[in-house]
Amino acid sequence: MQKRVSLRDIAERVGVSIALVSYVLNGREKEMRVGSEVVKKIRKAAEELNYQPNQIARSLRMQSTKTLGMIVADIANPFFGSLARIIENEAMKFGYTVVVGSSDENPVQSESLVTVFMNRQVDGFIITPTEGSEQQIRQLVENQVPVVLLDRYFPGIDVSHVVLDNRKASFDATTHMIRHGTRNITMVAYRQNLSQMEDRIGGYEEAMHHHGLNSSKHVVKIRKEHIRKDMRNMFDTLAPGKRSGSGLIFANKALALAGLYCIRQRSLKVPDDVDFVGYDGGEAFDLFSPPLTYIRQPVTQMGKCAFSILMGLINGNGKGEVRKEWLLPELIIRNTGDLPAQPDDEFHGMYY
Amino acid sequence: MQKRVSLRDIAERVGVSIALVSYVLNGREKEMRVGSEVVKKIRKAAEELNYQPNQIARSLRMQSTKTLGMIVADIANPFFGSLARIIENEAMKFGYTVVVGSSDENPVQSESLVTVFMNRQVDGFIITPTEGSEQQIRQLVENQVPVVLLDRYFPGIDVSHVVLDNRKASFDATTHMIRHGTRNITMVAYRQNLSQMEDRIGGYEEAMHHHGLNSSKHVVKIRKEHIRKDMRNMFDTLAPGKRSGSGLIFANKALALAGLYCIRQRSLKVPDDVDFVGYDGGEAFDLFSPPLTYIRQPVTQMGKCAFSILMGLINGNGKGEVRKEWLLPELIIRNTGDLPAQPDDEFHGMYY
DNA sequence: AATATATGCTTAAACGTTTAAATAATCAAA
DNA sequence: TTTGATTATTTAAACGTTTAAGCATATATT
Repeated sequence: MQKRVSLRDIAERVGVSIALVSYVLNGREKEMRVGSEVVKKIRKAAEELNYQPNQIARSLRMQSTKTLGMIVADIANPFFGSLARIIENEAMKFGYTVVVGSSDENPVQSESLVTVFMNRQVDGFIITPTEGSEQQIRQLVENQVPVVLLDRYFPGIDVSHVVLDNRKASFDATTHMIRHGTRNITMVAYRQNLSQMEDRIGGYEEAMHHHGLNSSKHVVKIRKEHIRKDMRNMFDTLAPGKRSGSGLIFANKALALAGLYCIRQRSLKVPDDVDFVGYDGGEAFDLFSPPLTYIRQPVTQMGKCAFSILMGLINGNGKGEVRKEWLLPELIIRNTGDLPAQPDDEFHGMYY
Repeated sequence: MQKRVSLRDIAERVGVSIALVSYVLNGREKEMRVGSEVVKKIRKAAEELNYQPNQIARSLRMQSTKTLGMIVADIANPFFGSLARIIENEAMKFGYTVVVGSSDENPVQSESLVTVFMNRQVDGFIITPTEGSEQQIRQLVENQVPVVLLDRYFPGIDVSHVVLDNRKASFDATTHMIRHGTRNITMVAYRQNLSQMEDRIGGYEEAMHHHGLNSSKHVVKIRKEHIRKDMRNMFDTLAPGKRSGSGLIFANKALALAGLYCIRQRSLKVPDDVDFVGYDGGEAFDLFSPPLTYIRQPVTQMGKCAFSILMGLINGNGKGEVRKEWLLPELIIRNTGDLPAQPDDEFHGMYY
C-alpha cells in the first residue's frame, strides 16, 4: 500500500503551514482570513496530489469517527439485510459509515460485538437485541452511548426503539381469519423471551378473546434449534385440516417456511385445509399455490426512522430525546389462486 | 458518551510511564523486562478501570486499521448477505472488522465507496465488481492496495479473484437437460458485460455445441431495469411449452424468479411444459411445485477463500501472491413432485 | 504619536497509542 | 576502580489531523 498524501505534503509544496491547508480544505478560509492567492494554490496542490483526508487521524482528533455500529441477528437474513441496506444508504447521505455485525441471537456474541465497536469508537449503535442482552443494553445507556433498538425492545429499559406494532399485526391477522370463517386458529411462535414474540402472541390472544373464542385459543411454542422436529410434532398432534376451520399464524418467516414444508408434505391445501398467515413476505410466499397472506413490515420506514433517531441522539449531545416508535403493519391478503400483482420493473433491491 | 479510560489513566494510578503500561498490556513485559511487581499492578489497574484500547489511536500509530472494506452489489440480497456473514465471521477470528457497502451495480457508487473506505484506511478490499468498474480496480491494484474480487472478475486485470466456475455450471446444467431429453433449451441472461454472465452463457453454448444442438441455441438477454417486461416478451415470443422439449436456464436468481412468475401465470408445468434450471437456491425453489433444479454455489467456501487470500495479500506486505480461484458448482437435481430433503435442524443462518 | 483593529499566517498542543532511544541503577567481570 | 553488561524505567517522537493562541505587519482611530 503506497504512502498517501497528507496535509504536510500539500503544505510543503505550497510553502505554508499545515494549519492553513487544513483551514482551506475544510472550507474555513473566509472565517480564518486566508489570502485568496494562497487559497488558490492550496486548492490546486490538493487537486494535483489528489489529497484525501485521513479519516482515522481526523477521528482521533475530533473524538468522533462518523461511524455507526449496527448489530443484527444475522445479516444473511434478508430482513436484516434490507434494514442494513437502508441504514447504510441513509448513513452515506450524512457522511457516516456503518459497521455491521451478526449476533446470531447470542448475547455473548452480541456483547463481544459491542466491545469491538466501542473500541473502534463508533458514534452510536443500532441494535437488534437478543434474548438475554438486557444488561448490556442497560450499560450502554448508562454510559450515555447513543443507542436505538430495532425490531425488538425491552420494556424495562428507557431507550429509544423502532419496532413493528406486533400486537396490532397479530390482532389484525387473527381478526382477518376469524372474519373469514376460520375458528380453529393456532399461533405458532418461537420459545423466546423477546418483546417481539410476546407481542405477536399477545395480539393473537387479544383478538381471540375479543371474538369470544377464548376456549379455542392455542399457542404452540417451537424451539429455534429444533424447528423442523417441533413443527412436525405440531402437525402430527394438531392435525390441522382434519377438522374444518383450521388456521395457522406463523410468528416469523423461518417458522412459516418450516410450516409450509409440512403443509406440502401432507398435501394440505391453503386455505381450504388450513388457513395461513405469515410474518414477512418473500419469493416463497408469492410463488406458492396459492400466493400466501402475510403481514408486511414497513422495512424502509423502520430503517430510516431508526437512523434519524440515532442522529438526534448523537447530535443532540446527550440531550437527544428518547423516542419509542411502533410502526404500522400491513396485512397483504391473498390465499387465493390468483397470482400476486407483480412488482413493477422499477422495483429492485428491497426484498421486503 | 462518557470519557473512556486511557493508558495515561492507568499509568497515573500506578505511578509509572505510559510506555510501560503499553508494553505490559500488549504482553511484551518479558521482552521489555518489566518488573514483575509493576506488571501485577498494571494488570490490576487495567482490570479495575476496565481499560479498553482505543483502536483509532492504535490504527493511526500502526498505520493499520484491522478493518476490511467489502463492496457487494446489494447487501439486502441474501447471496451477498451470506457472503458478508461468512467473511464477517472469518474476520472476527483474526481481529478484523468489516465495513460493507452496496454498489447497486453502479460504478459511480462503487467508486465512492472505495474512496470512503480508503479514507478510513481499510487494510484491504473484497469487491464484487460492477460493470464499468474495471478502471477503479486497476487503480487500486496499481496503488498496491490489497484486493480480492469476488463473484466476478476482469480477465484483463491481474488481480486475485474467487468466483464460481460459471462455465462449468452452465455446461453441467445444459448437459443435464439434454440428457433428460430437453432439446429446445433457452438461456435467459442479463444484458450485462460481466465475466459472470459471459461465462454462464458460454458454458451453455459449449454444451449445446458439444451435443450437436448448435442450430437450436438460443440466448435471450434481458435488461435488468425491465426484467418483468422483457421476461413477458420472451414468454410471448418463444411460447415455451407450446412445442415439446422446451427448457429454460436462468442465469441468476432474479431472472429465475421473474421467470417463475410467468410460468405460473401461464399455468405451465415444470418439467413437462418447460424444463427448468436456475442459479442459486432458496425458499421459493424448495417450495415450488415441483421443487426446482438449481445450481448451488459453494458460498461458504467462496467467502473463506476470498478472506484467506486477502489475509495473504495484507500480511505478505506486497509480496502476497495473486491467486485466481474458480470454485466448483453443484447441480441440485429435482424438478420432480417429491418434496426436497428438509435441511437438518442444525442448519440455520446460511440462506444458500 | 500612541493605540486599536484588521489581516494573514505560524506555532504548538492535543487526540491515544506504539516504540526506538535514552537514562539510571544494579551487578559482574576485568 | 573502572568498564561492561544487565535490568528496569522514562522520554519523546511519530501517526495525520484540528484548532486555540500567538505573532507580525498594515491600516484605521483617537
